[in-house]
Amino acid sequence: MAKPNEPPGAELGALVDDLLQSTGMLLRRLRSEAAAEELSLSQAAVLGRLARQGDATTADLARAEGVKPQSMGATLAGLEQQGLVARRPHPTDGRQFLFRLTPAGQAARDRRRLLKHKWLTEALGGVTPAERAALGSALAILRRLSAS
Amino acid sequence: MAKPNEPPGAELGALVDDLLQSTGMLLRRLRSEAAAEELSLSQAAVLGRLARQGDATTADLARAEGVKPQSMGATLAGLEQQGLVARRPHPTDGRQFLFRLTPAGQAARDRRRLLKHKWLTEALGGVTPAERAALGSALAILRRLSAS
DNA sequence: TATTGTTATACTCTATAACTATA
DNA sequence: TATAGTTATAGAGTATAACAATA
Repeated sequence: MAKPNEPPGAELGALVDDLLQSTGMLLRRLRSEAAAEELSLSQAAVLGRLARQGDATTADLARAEGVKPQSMGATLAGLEQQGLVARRPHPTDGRQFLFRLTPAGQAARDRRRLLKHKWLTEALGGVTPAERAALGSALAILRRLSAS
Repeated sequence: MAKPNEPPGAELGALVDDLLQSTGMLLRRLRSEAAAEELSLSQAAVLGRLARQGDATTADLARAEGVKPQSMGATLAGLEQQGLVARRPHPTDGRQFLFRLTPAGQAARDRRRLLKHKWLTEALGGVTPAERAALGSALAILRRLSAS
């Protein structure tokens, strides 16, 4: 199947390319939808993480999202200015802050989740269990790639 | 399995979230590697497309990559300035230009492909046929999502 | 009128580097 | 010294809007 002049694994490389290109398009689409809403994509990700995993510091959130602490600091500053998260001093370490969802932040997240659910069920209503399992496997492979 | 207060499909939503987050990390990783190279990520994508599909106009490439013609124009301007692509007037439509890979562009793409292959085989050397199929299924689902 | 492409401008997201405060 | 966080700056990538040239 592989052509003589192509390196081996070219087929897999093309698949990864396509995967990245599709995800890029999806991210842009979600971003432009987010622009019409009250939350940016990175803000929504942070709200979701705080909701699922509880209070956290800047460094915690940066690690979890795979960005630099300075980048997470900028995202958190935006959320804080909108009143969607609030900080309190860390009980034992004076350098750190613990961020939590405010009621307004929880409400914003709920609204966002409702929209997302509507969109997901429209687009992925017919996802079979086999396809769902495939998504899980693909996720594992992508994690291997981004960790390598 | 679904908690009472969660909308149905929340599990699938979380999976898609994770997939986007992992791919986002992978894209950032590739971007920072690209920063050390001669090509940006969007430039590499365009070179690859020209190599695989032959000469194309700005509008063609914008459609194929899922971006606005103005954005593709910016990417092409960068490639042209580096001498990696060249334009010629469209034979019948005076408004359009056809872009093609220059020898330097082809060489840059070849170098990039070699690096990518090395990385892919290191990271994905042990990908099984089943995992490869899973990636294909995930791609199909992502395409459904970004087209919806 | 519609389409191709360009220019000007702005936004999101992230990065690097230099700094302050605390451990 | 090392770590948490902030500030300043820059870069990639894309978007919208207004425009010129051509169809």
